[in-house]
Amino acid sequence: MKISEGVEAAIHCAAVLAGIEKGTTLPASALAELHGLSPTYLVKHLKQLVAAKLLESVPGPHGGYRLAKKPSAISLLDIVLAVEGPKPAFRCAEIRQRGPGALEPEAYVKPCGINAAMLRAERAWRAALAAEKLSDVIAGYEESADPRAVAFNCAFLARHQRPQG
Amino acid sequence: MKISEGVEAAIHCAAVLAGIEKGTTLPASALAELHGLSPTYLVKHLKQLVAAKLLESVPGPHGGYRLAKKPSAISLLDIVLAVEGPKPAFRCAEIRQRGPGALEPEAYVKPCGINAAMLRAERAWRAALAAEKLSDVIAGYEESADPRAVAFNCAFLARHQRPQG
DNA sequence: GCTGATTTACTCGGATACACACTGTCCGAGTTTAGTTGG
DNA sequence: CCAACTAAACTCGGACAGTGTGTATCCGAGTAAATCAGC
Repeated sequence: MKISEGVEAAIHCAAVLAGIEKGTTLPASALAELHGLSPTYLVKHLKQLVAAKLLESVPGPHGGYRLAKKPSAISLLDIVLAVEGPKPAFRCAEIRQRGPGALEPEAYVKPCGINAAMLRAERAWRAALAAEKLSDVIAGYEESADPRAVAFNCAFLARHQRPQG
Repeated sequence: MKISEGVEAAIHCAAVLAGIEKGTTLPASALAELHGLSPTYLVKHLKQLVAAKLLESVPGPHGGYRLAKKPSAISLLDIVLAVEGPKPAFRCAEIRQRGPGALEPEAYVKPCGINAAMLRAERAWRAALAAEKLSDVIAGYEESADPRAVAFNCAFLARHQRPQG
């Protein structure tokens, strides 16, 4: 079981986009350069965030990406689900219906207890992720990160953000 | 993100092994047949459970597997970790250290806030899994499963379990 | 100087390799019981 | 009748393909601002 690296990249990008001025956008190339990621691959994840209505994209020159909501209205769960998809990590293969003692499918109306237990645990995970807001992540970053890194990021944003209706 | 099917197989096998009589074992071939799984592949997962000290194996003829602990002392987390490995699902790639604004590695003594948030959520997931005991799963099965399936499983166990010191 | 065509810079969507983990099979080795053989 | 030997059943451990998912790149298409040409 492994969460894809795209999730980490998406969260970082969302946090950065929270820092640009209102009414401006940041092109994907700037996000990729800032994080040292592949520009073409990062775009795939950004598009997933746009499809989930967490980001907005502006096409054309001086276009780019910006947040579609306030950072306090975006949770890490929103980002994880946008990138990983909505399906739960535990997918019951219904092996209880496979052996020589299998009954007709109509006999299995009650959900598999193992599946139910695993999904309960997964709901706890999602609830914890939903409680982690993007605004909290940013607040934690600003108070614990190296001042030089913060200054560099601010200067980088000021250099690359573009005004946009 | 996807949990391997081996986890589901391992939990089913552990639940079945909880049903054999004390002092007996069940060969892997019987477990595979009962669940309609590949015998050779199932052994891989059973060995992982043995390595985690959740099961015990007895070699030789009339050998097989049995639980190493009481069902109430085995949690679903134990089984998941035995099969999937102990590493967390979210593995921080430290992309904060990769861009043009990266500092020397010594500047990143404080953990990445994003990583910390993801690991907090994962701890919630593990805590929920640790609360789900194998004995609870079995109790839920016995009360909600079709009586015909229960009867078949009991007969199957009585037919295949082998006495063993 | 103003309007319209062209260029440019960016997003969008799909097609295409590549790497790695999960799935599944096979073989040889080790261990213990059951059955067989020889005295 | 008893002891040693052989055969059988099972686990153990590693080596080996097949498959699917995540990673990464590239190309063509669409969009809108900026630039340039022509009147």
